[in-house]
Amino acid sequence: MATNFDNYFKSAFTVDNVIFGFDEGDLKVLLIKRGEEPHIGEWALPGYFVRTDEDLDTAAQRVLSELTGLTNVYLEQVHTFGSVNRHDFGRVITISYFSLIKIANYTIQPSSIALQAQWHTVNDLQHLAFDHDAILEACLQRLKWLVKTRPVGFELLPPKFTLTELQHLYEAILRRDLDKRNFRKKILSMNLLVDCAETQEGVAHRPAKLYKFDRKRYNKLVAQGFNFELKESRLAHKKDLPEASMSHL
Amino acid sequence: MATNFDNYFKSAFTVDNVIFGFDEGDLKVLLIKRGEEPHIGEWALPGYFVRTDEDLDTAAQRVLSELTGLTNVYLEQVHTFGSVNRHDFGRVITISYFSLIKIANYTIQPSSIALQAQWHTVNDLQHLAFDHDAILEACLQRLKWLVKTRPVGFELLPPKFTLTELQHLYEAILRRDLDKRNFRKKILSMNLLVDCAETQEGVAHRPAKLYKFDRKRYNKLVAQGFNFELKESRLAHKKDLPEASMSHL
DNA sequence: GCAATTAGTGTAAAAAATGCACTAAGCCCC
DNA sequence: GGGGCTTAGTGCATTTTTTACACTAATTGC
Repeated sequence: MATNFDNYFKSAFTVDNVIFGFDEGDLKVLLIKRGEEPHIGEWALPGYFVRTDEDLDTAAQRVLSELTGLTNVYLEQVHTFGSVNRHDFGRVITISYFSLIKIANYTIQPSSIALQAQWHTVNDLQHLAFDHDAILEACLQRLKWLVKTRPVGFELLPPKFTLTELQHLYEAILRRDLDKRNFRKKILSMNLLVDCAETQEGVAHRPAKLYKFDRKRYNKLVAQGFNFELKESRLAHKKDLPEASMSHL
Repeated sequence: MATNFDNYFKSAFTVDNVIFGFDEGDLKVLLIKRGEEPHIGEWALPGYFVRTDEDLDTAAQRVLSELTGLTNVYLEQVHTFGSVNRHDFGRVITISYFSLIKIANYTIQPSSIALQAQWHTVNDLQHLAFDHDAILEACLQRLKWLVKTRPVGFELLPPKFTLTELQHLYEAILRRDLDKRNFRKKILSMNLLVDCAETQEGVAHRPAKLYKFDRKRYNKLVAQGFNFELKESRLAHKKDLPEASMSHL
C-alpha cells in the first residue's frame, strides 16, 4: 500500500491482548512464553503486528482467534503504549486490548504461538516481558471499572452458573470480599438472571440453583440507557480499603 | 533511527488533541481550519505527526503548546483510531488526547497552525474533517466520566470562581440541569474549596462569593485513595434522562 | 426607593446501603 | 440410617445518601 507520507514519520504497530478468563475462583490471564529474542523465555501478552491493510480491532480479533479459536467475544481497546524505548529492536507502538472469554470454550490451537500459551492466575504473576506489566495493570483497572458499570460477568462464566460463582468472580475482579445477602439482593434486583430450574450436581453439599444471563433483556436495557452502576461500596461487606471508608463523598 | 522491522508493518501515526475550554457558560473546543488537502477548508482537531524519537504524551504536549503556549495542563490519552481508510492519503493511525485549559490563559501563538485556530461551542458544531467527529465524541464521553470521578473543574475555570460558575460548568459537561442547593451541599462537603473572602465585582445583582480550589488538599486526598465519585443522579434536579430514572440499580 | 436580578440557605421524605445469624439441603462416612 | 460436614439460601433494622422544594438577602440601575 502506497502512502504520501515520508518514512520519517512511520512506526511499527502491534496489538497486545490481555485475555481474561475465570477458573477455580481465580481471575486468569493467557500468556505466551517467548521463544525468541528479545526477552526470550519470559512470559508476555499475546500480540502481533497490525497489517497495514487491517483495522486495529480486526487485528486484535485475529490475535485472539489464532490463539484461542474463539470469535465473537467481548473485546475492548484500552490504551496505547508508545514509549520510544519500550521495544529493544526499534520503535514499536502497541495498542492494548482486553477480552473476556469462557475458559471452558477455549481449545488450544495448532498455531506455533498457541502451543506456548498458558493460563496464569493474575494474583501471582512474575514480571512480564517488555512493558507488559503496565499493560496488564491498565487492563485490570479497566475491567474493574467495567464490572462496576455493566454486568459483564457472564462473558467469563459458563452459560449456567450459581450465584456463589458469580460472587466469587466479582470478588476476584474487585479484590474484596462481598456480603452474600447484599450481593444477591443487588444482582437479582437487576432482573437479568433467569432461574434455570436446575441445580448443581456432584457437589458434596447442598446444591445451588443454576442461573443464566438473559442477554436479550440485557441488550434491551442497555439500548434504553440503563445504567448498571455497582459502586464498589454498594456490595461491600467490610470497609477494608481506605477508599471505601471515605466513599460517602 | 534504525529498526529491524520490515516496512510492511509500518504506518504513519499522529496525535489529535481535543482541547477543551469553558467560557460564557459553554463548553468549547479549539479547532483548526484546514489550509490544505485533504478536507481543505473544513474544521479539524489540532494534531500532528509524532516524531519517531518522541513519546506519545510528549507529542500531544507539543501540539498543545505550539497552539496555545500552555504547558503543565491536564492532558490524558483517550483512544486510538486506526481504520484503514480514515485518512485519504494513506494509512494514518491517530492517538487521541484531550486537555483542559483555562481560556483566559490562552494566547494565540505565532505558528502558522495557530493562526487558523478558533474556539467553537461544543453544542453547535458542524461536521469535522476526517473521523474527528468520532474522536470528539469519545473525548466528550471521557470528560463526562472524569468530571463525575474527580473534581477537575478547576482546570477549566479561572483561579477564583463562584459556585454558580462551577455549577454551570458541570451542567455544560453533563448536559443536564442540577439543583442549586444539592450541588452546593455536595461540592462543599468535599472540603476542597477555599473561601477567598472576596466577592464578585461589577455585576448588577447580589455579588457572589469567590472560591478557589485547594490543589494541595486535592493532591493529598487523591494520594490517600479518596474517591470523588459524583454520580450523575446525585446532582440531578429533575429526572430528565431515561437512565436517571433507573439509577437505583 | 423600588424593580430586577442572582446569591444563598434547611428540612423532610424516600431510596439505597449496610451489617448481621440462622435454617435448609445434600453428601459422606461410620 | 444417623450424624457431621459443607455450602445454599434467606429478612430485617439501622444508617447513610439522595432527592425535592421556596423563600430571604444583597446589590445595581432606574
